[in-house]
Amino acid sequence: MSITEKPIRSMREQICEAVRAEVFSGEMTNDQPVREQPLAERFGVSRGSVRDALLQLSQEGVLVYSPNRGVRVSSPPSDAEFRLYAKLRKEIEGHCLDICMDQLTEEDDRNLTNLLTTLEDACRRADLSAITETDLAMHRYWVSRASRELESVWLSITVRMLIVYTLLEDYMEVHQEHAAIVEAIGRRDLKAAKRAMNENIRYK
Amino acid sequence: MSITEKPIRSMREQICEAVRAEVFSGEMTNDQPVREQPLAERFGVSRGSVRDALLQLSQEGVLVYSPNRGVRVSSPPSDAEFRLYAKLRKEIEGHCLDICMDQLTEEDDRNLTNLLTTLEDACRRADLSAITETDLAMHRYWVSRASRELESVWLSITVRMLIVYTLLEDYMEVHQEHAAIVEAIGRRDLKAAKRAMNENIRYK
DNA sequence: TTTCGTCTAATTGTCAACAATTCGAGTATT
DNA sequence: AATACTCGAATTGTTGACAATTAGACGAAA
Repeated sequence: MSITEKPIRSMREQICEAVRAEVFSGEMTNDQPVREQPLAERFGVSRGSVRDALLQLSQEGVLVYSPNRGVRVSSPPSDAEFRLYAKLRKEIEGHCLDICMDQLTEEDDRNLTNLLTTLEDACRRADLSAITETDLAMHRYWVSRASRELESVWLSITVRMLIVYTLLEDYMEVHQEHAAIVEAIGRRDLKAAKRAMNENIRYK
Repeated sequence: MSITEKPIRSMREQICEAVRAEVFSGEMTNDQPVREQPLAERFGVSRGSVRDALLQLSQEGVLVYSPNRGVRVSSPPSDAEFRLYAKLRKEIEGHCLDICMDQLTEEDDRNLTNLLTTLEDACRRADLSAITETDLAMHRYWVSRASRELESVWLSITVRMLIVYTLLEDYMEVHQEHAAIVEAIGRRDLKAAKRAMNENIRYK
């Protein structure tokens, strides 16, 4: 069921994922403060665990932290920064494909195909939140396969690109682009995979 | 006295900087666990604050976190990852020079010159810990000037390059390279500054 | 000897209470 | 009216205690 091999997720990780998803889906708007107490009540835990999660999300770039003033949702990056992030992502994901292409197993192929199916379904339903989540999970797949160290660097760059609330004109295009990547990976065609990946990570 | 305009630093920030410095100076060795209780006693605070700091350092990449097992010092990156980090740093710092070059004031020039003097002194004393710290502070200067958002991304990449314990053969070379950067910035010569910066961020 | 389970000490995870800080409403002063 | 001040509610920061988990030592059974 889960993509990674972590069967259990810590409380902090669960809160992080929930808040991240809400930021990406636009439920939490820019510069709106994120309070600890309401979140703690929502998840039925104490403020301490929520604090840990909010701190991590701040370090990740999803939230912005001010001492004694709590956290708020980050502002979207400028166009110049967005382009820089895109360039960095291409460098990182390209490197990761270099590293992991040879080590991929048939199980990896199955996992990627499953993710692709989930993505296709989300695109059909035009469910922006699910599309973003699955998109993230797919790219994360080859990054984490290549290097656990790189994963957090990659994540902190990528989430910053996702804060912008993009209205896609053609949802199925998202699926097609990822299908091309997975197909190339299935053939172990490094060059084609990189090309498809570079086309997918594009400026808005 | 302080480089940045933050007069007060939170407890967490202080602990982070202390632990970071110890990792860079080699006092904390690889894969050695970092316990919460001893650190709490050393700083005279409770475990909660230490937890916050260790969590932040984990997200930064200095430490590695395992659920229920605490944190340990990160392992140095592979050569391939090191080269990737160097490339990413060049992209980011180049972008930052683009952005901030026009906005720099005479006070910035003075601050950079002061940092350079500190660096020269550290190189003379062959104080590797101080060299690393000042080196970090200088590069951080133009990054944070350009974008507060980029700063944490840049930091998480840069600290990973500093975990390797490099023995420099010629300390004064470090000073000379930075002097060239500061000199070019003083002339507002973007091209020369970038060239000098690219030469400084090199593979070990 | 090896392997398995059990216990214990050490460590991290969670919690609720309290302290410190921030922010805004209301009030007084010029 | 505009500014400065005071106070209190809301919020974050910190602490110590307790629960849950892990790792290693020890011993019993095959």
